[in-house]
Amino acid sequence: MSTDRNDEPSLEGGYDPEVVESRWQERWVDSDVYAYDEDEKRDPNTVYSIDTPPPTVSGSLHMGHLYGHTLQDFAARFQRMADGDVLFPFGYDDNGIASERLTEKELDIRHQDYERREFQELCREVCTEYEAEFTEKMQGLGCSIDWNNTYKTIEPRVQRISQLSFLDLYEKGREYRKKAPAIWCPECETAISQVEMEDDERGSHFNDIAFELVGDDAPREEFIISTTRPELIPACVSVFVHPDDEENQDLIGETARIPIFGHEVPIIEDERVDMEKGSGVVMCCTFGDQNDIEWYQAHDLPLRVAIDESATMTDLAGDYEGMSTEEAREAIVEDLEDEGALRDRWEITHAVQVHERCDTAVEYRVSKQWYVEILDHKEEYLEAGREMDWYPEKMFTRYKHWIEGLEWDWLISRQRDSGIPFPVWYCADCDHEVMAAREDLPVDPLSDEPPVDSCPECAHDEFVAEEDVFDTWATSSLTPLINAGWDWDADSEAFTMDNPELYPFDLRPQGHDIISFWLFHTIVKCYEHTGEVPFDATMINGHILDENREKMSKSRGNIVAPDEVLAEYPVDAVRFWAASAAVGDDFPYQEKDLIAGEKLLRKLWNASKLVDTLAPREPDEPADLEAIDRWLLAELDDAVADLTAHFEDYEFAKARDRLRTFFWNTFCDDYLEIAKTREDNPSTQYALRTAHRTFLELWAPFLPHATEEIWQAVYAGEARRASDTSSGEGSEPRDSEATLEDSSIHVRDWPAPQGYEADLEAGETAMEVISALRRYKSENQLPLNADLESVSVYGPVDGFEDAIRNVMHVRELTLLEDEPEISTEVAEIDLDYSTLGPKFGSKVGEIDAGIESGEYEIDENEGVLRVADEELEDDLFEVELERTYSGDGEMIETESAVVILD
RNA sequence: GGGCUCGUGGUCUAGCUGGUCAUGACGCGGCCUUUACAAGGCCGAGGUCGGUGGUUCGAACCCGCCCGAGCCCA
Repeated sequence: MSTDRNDEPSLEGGYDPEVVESRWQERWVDSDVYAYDEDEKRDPNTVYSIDTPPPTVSGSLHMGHLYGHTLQDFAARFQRMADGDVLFPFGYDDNGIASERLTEKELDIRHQDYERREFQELCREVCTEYEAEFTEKMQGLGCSIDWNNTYKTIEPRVQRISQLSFLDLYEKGREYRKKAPAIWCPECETAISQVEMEDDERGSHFNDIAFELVGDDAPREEFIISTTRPELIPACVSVFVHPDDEENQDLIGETARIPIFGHEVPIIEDERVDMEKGSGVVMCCTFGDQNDIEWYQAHDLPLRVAIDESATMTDLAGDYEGMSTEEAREAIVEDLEDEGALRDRWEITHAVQVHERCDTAVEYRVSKQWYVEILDHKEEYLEAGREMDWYPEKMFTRYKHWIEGLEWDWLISRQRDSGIPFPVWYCADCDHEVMAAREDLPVDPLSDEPPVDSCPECAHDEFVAEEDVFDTWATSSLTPLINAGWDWDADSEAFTMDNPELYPFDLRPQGHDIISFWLFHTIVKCYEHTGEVPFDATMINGHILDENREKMSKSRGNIVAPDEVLAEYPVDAVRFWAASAAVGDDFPYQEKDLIAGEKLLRKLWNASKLVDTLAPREPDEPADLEAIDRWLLAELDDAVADLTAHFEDYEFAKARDRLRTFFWNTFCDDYLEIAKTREDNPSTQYALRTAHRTFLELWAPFLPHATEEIWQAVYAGEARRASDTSSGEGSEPRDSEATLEDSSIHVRDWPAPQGYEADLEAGETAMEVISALRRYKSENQLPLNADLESVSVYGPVDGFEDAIRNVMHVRELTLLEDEPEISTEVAEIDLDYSTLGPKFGSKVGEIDAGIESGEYEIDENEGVLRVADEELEDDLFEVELERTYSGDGEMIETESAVVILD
């Protein structure tokens, strides 16, 4: 049956990634190969734990997810092999505005039209669908995630942790509720934080509006203000002039009358006025922008609210009440024109701050919100950042600059439906804050009762439930605590962790765009709760750009979907590509770059087949290894040591290149060709198998599917096939799943150098000689297996004579004791500038010139070079000789040998 | 507008605690069927290391300015 081949790993035929990859992805998940076994007592020093930021449920998997998770997986797979226990969890961030907007879009509804519970239910349904699809795609990436260890930020356990966090910070005095101007999205009808805003270039108009001065002794009748937002004039509370603005000095201290509305406001001086913009005179409205907020606070101005929470004009706007801001803008401009107050109007484009989730221009509104105090602990958070290892190190600067530039505390309350509620009630009489009891969490104040019957402050017995929910980041900043099972133990009255060995986490991976808020907020929360920095190290990945090095975005239409890539190329090839960039650097996606990975998979497959024909699978170790075989294993030792260091430092690109070069050039091109001529040799058989097993292990973090297939087909499969004697039918379910947890290559020990010693110089020289002979054949258009009559070699190749002779088909190989008969003349003199420079300084130029013009003398007896009135010791220069072979045959020179062909 | 980062053959990159033929891959041209792989092997062409000024005996590497790109923040 054809299913036989598809079901069982084998080296038959060519490498078929489609069959192989889906086979192992399924089996890894089914047999819990990557499960973190939390029952046993774990040693915190060897457990490797990753806290990965849960993807926001707002759409499908993109290249950033693919790249980020692949990098994390390199680390996870290496650590699992090198150190044993790894927790690589996964979560979904589905409690915020992002998933609400997704639900509204998906179902074509508005949250305002539903009861809160009802809308929440719809959110859960939509998110669940998206999550299932996302999970499937994630598993298609071959990441070694423990799918038993997943969470959603909206689930009750996380709600409890989130509310516990709120109570803990409140008790520590690090949270407060305050009425103050906040950034507001009129579309989502909620306060949002700074990080949720982005700039957008929009078309608009500048309007020059005339304001009259009040009073008989006013210095002039009117002045002009330029504004893009005439609908805000009913909210105007003052006018500002720069103290250095000579033209408008006369206005300071006067009173202005607002056109149409007629209310009067003071004219004040302030340095924050931008004199270059418009007329240099500016109105302050509550609120048009952040500057208005500063003025409002600094000058203790009154509050005039002309725009409500849905961007509709209030009664303060008089005739314009009930209009949207856009309608009011046009209407007011028209009326200003009728009144003769509109002096000019012209089109402009300018940057408008919009809510990143819905692209609606934000407003600023005064409202009562909850804040986490962070400004007073800036130094501590900086210190926490310094304590972590940053990969790459340079990314710490971003974190540092972000903290140094902080100006606002963290606003954590949102006026939304779907989210985790604040566990708070307020006394209906005195507004005293009543917190939920820890043991009752999670609670929803809208349906649950407060833990007291009457207000502890004023004894009033009615309470108002807090309707707000937490900012998404207030929860997603708790992922280390969620992953470690943080909770409050009522008996011991202390916080506990189910898996304390995980905390602090070894690694926190993320893109460089979220250092300033997600990583920062996570450090803030965890540090305040536990007093510890939550991560030992953080790895910052770059962004995938399009083939023109430009950011992928929907509006540019240059998005590449992982689905399309994976339909064409093996996952392992995609992973190999993902390993090509230095961690932290942005790099472009170019389809052709995946070909290198495909080629490597094919090479690994074919080399494995060859090894399988050359040597028995379990050869005995011979008492003595021959030089060529010992040389390979000694080189392998070096490679293992280098690779281990690279992986430990998250230098995946270096590891990838080192391994590829050694595997392809040294093992396949050099050693395998030699091994073909030595297949019955026990020493070679042993070296071949040792190297092959090690290569599979070393490649495993990068190419998990291909290495698993080969490993299972060649090494792990032996026992299984032996026990499976009952029938030859492939359709029968085998017990391979049951043992995969033990037999998988991914749970093997990472290779360690075995201490082989060999004459590396001789091996290197022998390879040079072989490659020189290959080149000779190639240049003379000879087949590579053509016989060479007689070859003489001068150079250190002891022990490798047979290798050279056999692989290059040399009939007679002679090792020369002495350098062959050659006539020499000086071709060039190489100077050792690194010692010459410091010693002779500016004299180096003269020395160079002397050599160039031939005005020098080499004293062979003294071993010195005399040039430019200086005497250079023999360690400072090297004489390159032009050799001419005067004997019979052709001479080829390599780095450290001379080869003569007769 | 400010900060951080990046700019190396046609493309993607290594090198960047300064030291003299700048690494490899992909692509391109030529040659060759070694006991796996021709989607392989060998050889070759192709670079004023973004530009410019400076420090130095010497700069891809250090410093200044400029240009382009990305991210973050105004």
